[in-house]
Amino acid sequence: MAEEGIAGLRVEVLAKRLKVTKGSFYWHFDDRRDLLMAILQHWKEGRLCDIIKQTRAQPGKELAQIYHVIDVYSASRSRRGMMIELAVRDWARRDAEAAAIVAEVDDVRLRCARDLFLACGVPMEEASSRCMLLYAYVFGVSLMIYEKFDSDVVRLKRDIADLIARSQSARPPEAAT
Amino acid sequence: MAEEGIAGLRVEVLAKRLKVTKGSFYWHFDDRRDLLMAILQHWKEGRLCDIIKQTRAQPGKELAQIYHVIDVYSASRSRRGMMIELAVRDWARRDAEAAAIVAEVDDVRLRCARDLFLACGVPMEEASSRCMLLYAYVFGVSLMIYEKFDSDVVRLKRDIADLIARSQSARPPEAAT
DNA sequence: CTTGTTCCATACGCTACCGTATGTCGGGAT
DNA sequence: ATCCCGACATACGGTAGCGTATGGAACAAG
Repeated sequence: MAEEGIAGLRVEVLAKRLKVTKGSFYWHFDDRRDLLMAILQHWKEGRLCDIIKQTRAQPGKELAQIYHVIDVYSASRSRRGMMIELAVRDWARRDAEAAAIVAEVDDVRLRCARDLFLACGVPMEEASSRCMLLYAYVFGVSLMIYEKFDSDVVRLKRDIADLIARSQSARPPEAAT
Repeated sequence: MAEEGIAGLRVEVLAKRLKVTKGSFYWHFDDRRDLLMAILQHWKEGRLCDIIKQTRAQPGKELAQIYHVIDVYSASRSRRGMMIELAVRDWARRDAEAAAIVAEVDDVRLRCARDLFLACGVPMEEASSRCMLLYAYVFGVSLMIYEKFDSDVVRLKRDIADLIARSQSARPPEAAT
């Protein structure tokens, strides 16, 4: 899944790797799609669990928790998890059922992250904007290849986290033309 | 490409759709990979062209141009282009040559966008952070499914554009714990 | 009129899959 | 001892796709 995406989940390949046979596979699953749906459901549950864990903050430490969320997702250490995340989202672009699951997960994620901003005293609409920016950023950055661009990636990521979490929003002075 | 990603580019299917035969295909291309590489090259050239077009601003109008870039990418009107972009990036996750092309395109894009920020008087490092945030955001948001989350998507996107382009960065008051 | 080149069509072999049909084997229930 | 059923394994048919081999029409050169 992480390495080849959903396309790499072949019945016969999986069976061979797991030292069972196709007969056994088709005993446990109706067909390939049945397996994929089970994986999807399992992924969803894992994500929902993770979300509440990552966004639960001690009162007063909500801002730190926001930084933690940004860090966890953009960290190279959870690369495998992000690969799976991207594989699922790629799948969701073409499959309605996968899209529905991703929509659910996104919704919960955004609400939980928004609650963190709200707890920091950020107004509702700004909290919505910031948490959307947060997740779009973490997913988007994992799609980019930017080694050549900036030598000090640590500073870059820290500054971006600041922009997402703490920059002073500026709207009053009228929009761009 | 847009609909099924690189996996949808099958030799026989393409030949049929284009009213030619496999024989003709293999006359013009060595093999399937040769076609894919040609597509990749073509994509790269198209992107590089587009980048300089989108980031060329009249002096004094750089900020407006930044908003324009954000708008162009996150607009639903260029959905097809974004689908292709995502397909290429998905490909790049598994293929070194595709990754190299994406790296080139990313590098040019980031530098061009950074120049816009620099022209607005933003300091170098902050400009780097903001343009990286910009592109990560536009790619990331196209992966998300957020209909249920916020009713006023127009305001949401406008506010996010403001955060990326004009928010006052805040670092002095010490980082989060 | 032959010969060669370009450009394309047809036909083939091969592999990787999917899903199904059928065989088999161990352990309760009777 | 027999029967049945759960939990596999094996074998098969069928499709989609890649790449190759070969055939052939059009056209130009000599």
